[in-house]
Amino acid sequence: MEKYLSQLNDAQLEPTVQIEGPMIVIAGAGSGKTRVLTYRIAYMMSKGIDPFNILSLTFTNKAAREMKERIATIVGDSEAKNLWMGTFHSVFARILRAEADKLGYPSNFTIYDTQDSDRLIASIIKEMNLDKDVYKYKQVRSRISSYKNSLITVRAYFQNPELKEADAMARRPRMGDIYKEYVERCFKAGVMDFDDLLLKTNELLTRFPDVLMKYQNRFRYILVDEYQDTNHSQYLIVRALSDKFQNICVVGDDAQSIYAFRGANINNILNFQKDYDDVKVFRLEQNYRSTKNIVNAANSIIDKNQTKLDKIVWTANDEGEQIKVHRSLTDGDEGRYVASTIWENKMNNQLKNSDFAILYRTNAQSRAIEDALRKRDIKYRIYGGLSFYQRKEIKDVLSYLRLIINPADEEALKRVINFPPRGIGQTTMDKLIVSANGYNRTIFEVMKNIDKTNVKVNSGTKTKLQNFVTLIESYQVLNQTADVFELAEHVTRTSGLIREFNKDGTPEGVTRMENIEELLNGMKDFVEGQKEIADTTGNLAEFLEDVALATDLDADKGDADHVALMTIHLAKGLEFPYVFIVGLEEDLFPSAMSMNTRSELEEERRLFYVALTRAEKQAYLTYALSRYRWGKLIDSEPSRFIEEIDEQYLDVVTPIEERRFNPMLDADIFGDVEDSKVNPNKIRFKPAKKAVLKKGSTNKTQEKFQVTAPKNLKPVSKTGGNTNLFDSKLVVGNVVKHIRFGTGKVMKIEGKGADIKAEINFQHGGLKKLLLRFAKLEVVG
DNA sequence: GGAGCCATTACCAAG
DNA sequence: TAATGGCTCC
Repeated sequence: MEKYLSQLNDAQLEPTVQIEGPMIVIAGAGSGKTRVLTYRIAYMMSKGIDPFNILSLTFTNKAAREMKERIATIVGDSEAKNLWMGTFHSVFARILRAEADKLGYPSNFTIYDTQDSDRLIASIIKEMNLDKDVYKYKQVRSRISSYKNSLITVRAYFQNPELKEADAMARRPRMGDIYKEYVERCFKAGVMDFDDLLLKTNELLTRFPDVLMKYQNRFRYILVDEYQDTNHSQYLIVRALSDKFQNICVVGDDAQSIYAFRGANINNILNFQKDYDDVKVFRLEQNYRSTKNIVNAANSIIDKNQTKLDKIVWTANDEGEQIKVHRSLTDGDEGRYVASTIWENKMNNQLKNSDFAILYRTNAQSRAIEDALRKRDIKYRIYGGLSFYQRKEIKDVLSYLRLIINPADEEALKRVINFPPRGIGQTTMDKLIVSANGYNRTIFEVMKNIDKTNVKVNSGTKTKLQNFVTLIESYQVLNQTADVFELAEHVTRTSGLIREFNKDGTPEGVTRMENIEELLNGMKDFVEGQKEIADTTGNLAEFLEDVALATDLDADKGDADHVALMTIHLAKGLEFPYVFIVGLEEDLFPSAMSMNTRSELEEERRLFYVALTRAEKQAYLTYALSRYRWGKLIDSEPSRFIEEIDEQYLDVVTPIEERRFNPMLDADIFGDVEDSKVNPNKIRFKPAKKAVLKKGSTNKTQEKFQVTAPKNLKPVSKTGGNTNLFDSKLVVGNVVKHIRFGTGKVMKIEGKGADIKAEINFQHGGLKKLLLRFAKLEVVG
């Protein structure tokens, strides 16, 4: 242990060895807070604290897993296994399952994701004959979600005239009725939505003092990471659990609070010192991650915010390069700039794909970037967006499985009862729903006892319904003996799912089959993994819970070498040597919907701060003058955030004209399918018109091109570094200077055209083979 | 009951 | 633009 503690600086060491009492660690970006958390837990265990008594709440399951592994290397596997670590949602889902009966839930309750909630709400709005244009289900869902996160139950809602009035003012007087029906339907279906996992935990801890005491005694030491992103519901859980022993350590950075939209309350961290007596406050201010330029630039941005804690982030790292700012004509050009810059960097500096990340404000932006990366043959991976488990075919399989352990699960039932088609249509479903609501029974129960109900269907339909019931029941029997993999394999085959997806033979169908296969493989892994862990049952319910609460980063296999593409929100907590922040345009970043109030704008600014502080060596900011949104080309202006950075840290590179007509970087030599045979040497005389007049460009773009084109056919200067290709006079024996490797002697020249390479013996870098079209070389002798 | 066409929404971020 | 949901017609 001593060995590990000696790796820490003084500021890190103090909170690491402070075990008792309430404390807050205000940790600037890149200041080594994960290390503090990890070593602190290991230290506690080395001092004899039982891991069973430690609860550590992290932001993603992946973070929990990595921390656990790290701790295991310090204190040993078997001990580390007993730690409780995970996200709020996954930890309290486990607890709720154990205590479900107290709240009237079955212990095998299933979990509704956002999509399930949306569908149920939409169906309720329809059943209530409300105008769906007034009651938009997504808005209704987000309303309900915010009630739940503020612990406003249905009862509390109806007791609060202000809430009712607010909804009435928004022309939604029936909001409360929808809320009530939604909650009752979820309860009856034996399901919880994401917000319930926190809300019901609060209910459990408030209504049952003995249960509260049990978990207070169990979790004598509590750690909460990313405390700035907790919402009210999470806040109350932490308060309740830590109330007895007051051994609570929260870690966070107010400057990185970016989840207000899902109820996170920055005041939780700002007011922590008022919530407990004798709070010890620690500050981690030395940044180990980034260059001085990046740290200082980030500071100059966050200075513009009014709401913040005192903290001075600094670094002893190198000055580093200035932040590059790049302007493009369109989002397509932006993508090409990013792709070509990555390509150059990889070549010149011998980097891997995984050294790069491309961060954006909205998922929809990934597309143009992807296209450009594909053309360059640069491997990438998109995180987030439509996650694997939300794909249609995967949700179909999972819905069958959910139905097996919880036949009351209404949304799962509705999803698969007629998929593959079994001749059970909307009319029949409507009848069943009405009847089920009337008897206060589940739809499955009504189907099963159809003869004892008032449901009027013809005999053919009745048989179809009974067949479906029998099918599910046969799966339930199999579930008694088979493991998750065997069960799912049987289900996909016998339900007709595989047949359905194989039917058309379209590429989509093939992809769907591959996804199902991947899901089955994942199950196999799960089953194998469970065999090694003694204290879990490895059952279906557990698998479904893991899947429902998986975060988008959790799916990372971590081995392949790829450029990472993700939203800034997902990038929180991660770091990359080279970071591109794209789409820095007004109305996109900051978002058009977040500019009405100061607090909204400050959150956007914090988001930008988070993005910039992900970079270790070099950050690139890019924006486009026009961009496709909703299928239309929209003009845009550069983001105010670029101006807000102190300009001494910026390097405004490559005016569009130069980049635009740079034949080497923009045009076709890297494999536009139709143009792949173009000889780059010829392009020189015929600038890359084709790249501009691409299909999909509107007249507007073309006009822009035609106006500017003739003036700007000058060769590349400043950043291109690739003029070498055309007029390279480089010969063996030349002494050259390279921006990174210093001076060296040309030993050999080989290849031709775009592939001319020079073997250069650098004084400091040794022998390197460089592609001349990218290597920034200066002939010095 | 179901296939296919048309209209509408969405692109703010996520467990 | 692209995904989804509703409607019409068979």
